[in-house]
Amino acid sequence: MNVLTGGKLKLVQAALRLITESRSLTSLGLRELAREAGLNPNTFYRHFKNLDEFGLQVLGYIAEDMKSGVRELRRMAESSEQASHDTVAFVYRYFQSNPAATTVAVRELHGPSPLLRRALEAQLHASAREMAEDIIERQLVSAVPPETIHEISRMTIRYILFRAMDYNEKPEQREAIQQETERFINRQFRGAMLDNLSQTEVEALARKYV
Amino acid sequence: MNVLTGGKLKLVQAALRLITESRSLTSLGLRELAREAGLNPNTFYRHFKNLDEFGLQVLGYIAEDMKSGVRELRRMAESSEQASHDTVAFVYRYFQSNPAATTVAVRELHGPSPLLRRALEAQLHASAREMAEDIIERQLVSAVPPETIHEISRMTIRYILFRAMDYNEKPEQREAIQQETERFINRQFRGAMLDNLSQTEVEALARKYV
DNA sequence: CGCAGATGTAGACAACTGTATACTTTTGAA
DNA sequence: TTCAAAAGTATACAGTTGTCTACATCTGCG
Repeated sequence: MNVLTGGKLKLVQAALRLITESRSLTSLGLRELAREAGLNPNTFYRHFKNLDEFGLQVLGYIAEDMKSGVRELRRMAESSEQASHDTVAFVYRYFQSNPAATTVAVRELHGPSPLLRRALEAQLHASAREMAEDIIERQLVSAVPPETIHEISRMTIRYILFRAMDYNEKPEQREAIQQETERFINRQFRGAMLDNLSQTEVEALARKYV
Repeated sequence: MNVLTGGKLKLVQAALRLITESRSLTSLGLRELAREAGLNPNTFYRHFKNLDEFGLQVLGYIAEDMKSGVRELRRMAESSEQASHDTVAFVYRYFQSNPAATTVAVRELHGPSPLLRRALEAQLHASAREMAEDIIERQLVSAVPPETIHEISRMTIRYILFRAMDYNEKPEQREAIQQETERFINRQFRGAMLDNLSQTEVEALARKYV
């Protein structure tokens, strides 16, 4: 079990608090952390060897409930259209209720620490795989080959993460961002159905539907 | 004219150098900067009021040649397929030859400084608008309404930026990333052609093409 | 030339950082 | 109840940072 307690927990939560107020995980200082946690700076060393190890623990802490969140997705939606609508709504709601996790993910995915980057990337890929397998199992978009579904899932996860910060910080745009993301997903899957068509075939099809 | 000279230029270039070696613009220190530039720390104050103003100047410096780069795109590609292939290749090549600019953009777009965030966002939107207008003018995808083209352009710019860091840092994946991005764009536009179709109509279409 | 404004330098300041050593308190099992 | 391990604290050190004031040099214009 990976459950944190006492000072360890206090430090991790202090980090999440600081990050939410617009800091970056990698830029947090040891003393700053201890101060926010109401602990002596040296207590940090009782729990973590250095700041890198601390960062990983924070990531683990975040990954924990992120996973349980993603799992809930399994119990939703029937048709492909429904699926994209409900899933998008759910994912954004999740990001909204975990602003610190969101900020950490967005900032550190391209941040300066290779260690954290790798960890986050793996995490995102896992989520994408889960999403893809779910779509395949339920046969939500049977006209698209599995490998393509996986690819689109990865793209979608990336895109949503990208938009999640705007979603959190600009409440008046939430509706718009959500709908925009739905269009993104639907276009990807619908477009993928035409992957095998040549440019001229597509143009012919276009003339039929304008 | 916004041309930088002397110490001002030295400091900006020092920043770009430091950023390329995996730092973030917001995290650069005044003394660190001066040291890298081979100048006395206090010289900084001769040119900039504070680090925020400095950040903006760096952004401006970057935006300069980013714009001239985007403008070159106008002189390329004929068909929509060609367009996506050549454009994607060009854009990635640009990011590759400007690693510092890329890193700054990716890191600060969601970074802790609201000022830089806004500036970068405006920059990206301008690029997206230019891309969209280009597509519309050349009638590369006539079957899709202008507003949708604008939206897809914004999404594409975001996505490419997101992938640009991986592209720069993982040479062995460049081919793959480039092709993946092309698929991304083609699917978006092809999918958009079907925006008006209902779910059942799409399913009917799907049965014809599997 | 002379001299003013721009540019760069020197030294000092308090505040902060990560880390080390040594000490105290809390905790939980024997 | 005892006592060792875990958790937390106090103090200190050297190094770094942003900023201030005062002084030096360079540059171009009259």
